[in-house]
Amino acid sequence: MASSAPDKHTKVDAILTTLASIPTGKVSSYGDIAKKAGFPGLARFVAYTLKNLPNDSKIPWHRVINSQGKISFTKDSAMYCLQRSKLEKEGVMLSHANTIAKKYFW
DNA sequence: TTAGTGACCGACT
DNA sequence: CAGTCGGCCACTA
Repeated sequence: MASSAPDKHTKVDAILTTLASIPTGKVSSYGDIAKKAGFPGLARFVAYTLKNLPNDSKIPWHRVINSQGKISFTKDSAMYCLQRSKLEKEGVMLSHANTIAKKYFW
């Protein structure tokens, strides 16, 4: 059947497309991305999708942070340093509290 | 099948 | 102001 119900692959594709739409030097939160992708409230789904992303993915996952303006990883995590380094390289500087200013929000 | 978890968010205390 | 709770969806045991 040609289906009217949206396949999960479609959701993932929509989210990845939205992520790829984020301009360089900007960041966005999970809930905001989910909303732009057409799935308001599915912030958890966005996080799960990124977690499943392959290392070769062209998705700028490092531009994705939580609504608090902070990186979702603990600063003791290797991914935290990696994401922070990528953000700074993109022109996004973090505050002393490891927080990203809202002016950087997309 | 039920229950628990997760790169989350908003509202309440 | 800071901490806590429930809710949203998908996946794993």
